[in-house]
Amino acid sequence: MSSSLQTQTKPERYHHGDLKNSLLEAARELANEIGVDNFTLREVARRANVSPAAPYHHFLDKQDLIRTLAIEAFRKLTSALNNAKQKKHSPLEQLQAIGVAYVLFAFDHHAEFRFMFRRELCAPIGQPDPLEVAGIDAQSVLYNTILEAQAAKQISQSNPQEISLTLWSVVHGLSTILLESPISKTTTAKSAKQMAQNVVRLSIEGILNKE
Amino acid sequence: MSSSLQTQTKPERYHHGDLKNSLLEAARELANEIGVDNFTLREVARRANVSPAAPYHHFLDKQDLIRTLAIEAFRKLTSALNNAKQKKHSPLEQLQAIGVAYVLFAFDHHAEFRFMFRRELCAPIGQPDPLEVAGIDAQSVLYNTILEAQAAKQISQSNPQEISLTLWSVVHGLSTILLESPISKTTTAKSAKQMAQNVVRLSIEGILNKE
DNA sequence: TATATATCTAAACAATGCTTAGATTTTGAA
DNA sequence: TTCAAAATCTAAGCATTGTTTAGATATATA
Repeated sequence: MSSSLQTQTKPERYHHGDLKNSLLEAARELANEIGVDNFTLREVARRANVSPAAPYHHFLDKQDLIRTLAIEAFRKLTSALNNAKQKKHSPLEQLQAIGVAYVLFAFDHHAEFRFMFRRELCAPIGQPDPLEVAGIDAQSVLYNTILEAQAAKQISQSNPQEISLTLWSVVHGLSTILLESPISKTTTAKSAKQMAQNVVRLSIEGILNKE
Repeated sequence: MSSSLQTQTKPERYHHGDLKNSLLEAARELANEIGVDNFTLREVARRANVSPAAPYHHFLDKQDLIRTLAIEAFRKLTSALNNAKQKKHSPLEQLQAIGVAYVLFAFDHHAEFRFMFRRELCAPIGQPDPLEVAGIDAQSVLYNTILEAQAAKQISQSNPQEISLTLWSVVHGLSTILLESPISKTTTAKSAKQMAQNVVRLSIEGILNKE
């Protein structure tokens, strides 16, 4: 009788079945609710209806769970950027779209975004770093589009790495400002998009006087 | 005799004398050593040779101490930007210098910089927020220089707030990338300056093909 | 079926943020 | 000067956290 009262998603078994993903899901929810600072592994376990020690069978430690979350988020970001890119044809329009998509991703996934850039998550020098790989994959969407825009003679032939770093800095900077500065208190998705469009356009066009 | 063995900076008194500043100083050191994540108030107290409860007579809580640190850091940033500005004469050169100075400040004060942009530190909507004021003061250095550059017809007459947000985004984005991404592992002060100069120059000039 | 492996819990540890009660020092008004 | 009030500190304790260990239960494999 007691088992018939259980929901179908949480059968009363000793073994959970898919605890690893349930923990990640609970972690995303918790991060979205209470932010990054008060994020506790015990609360994640609580929400997954397991003991505080259970997560240690699926993750090395708290940081390892966060790292996993960050890697997944980078892959989602890469998808979002590719998705924005393929909606446009001209490389220059694609650049603009990728930039805006970056900022909107940060705004829509603010909790995960804050986990994606943390020095503490990086692997030591020399060691393989899947987080770094996932990050480079996301940057590659931007970098390749820059190469295409250069091939199409739409943008300057300057060092493409410098151009890429510049555009990445712009959208990443706006993203963190929108999430971390007091502006965040009054920013809506609509105004975020507006700002992203303006900022990306200005950084592509430059601000020099053209008279 | 025991008092004669004490150092002159730490007399054995029940009342410390200037504990508030000593705590802030110890906090800066600790943040620089172990980063933001494992920053503990008890260790700060330990380094100031006081009990774990002592800081609560000078700060509301741990966050309040960090907030104080962040506000001071914003004031130092404002000084650094003003200092960089007054070394140049042309507003356009000043813009470039301010941008580079921003990135170098982040690099040189990485621990404090990471405390400066945290949504958790912001005051609730409607309440006075000294951290916000300190941040706006820093931005004003950039904003005023943009107005001056526009008056001198050196840059476009577009909305100066949009221009300011763009340049701020660029230098803030590069700063956080240099501090938080895996790039941070191999970045030196020299390469940081080089990147800052390139990125600021590119975002001012734009990347459009000018043929 | 039996045994190894994977997955979980219970209990415990040291450490943390913070509160309370009380001790010590300084301040300031009579 | 005196002496009560205020400021500044400590000691002790509480709830919570991350993590480890030992042991229980389930699954997989031979």
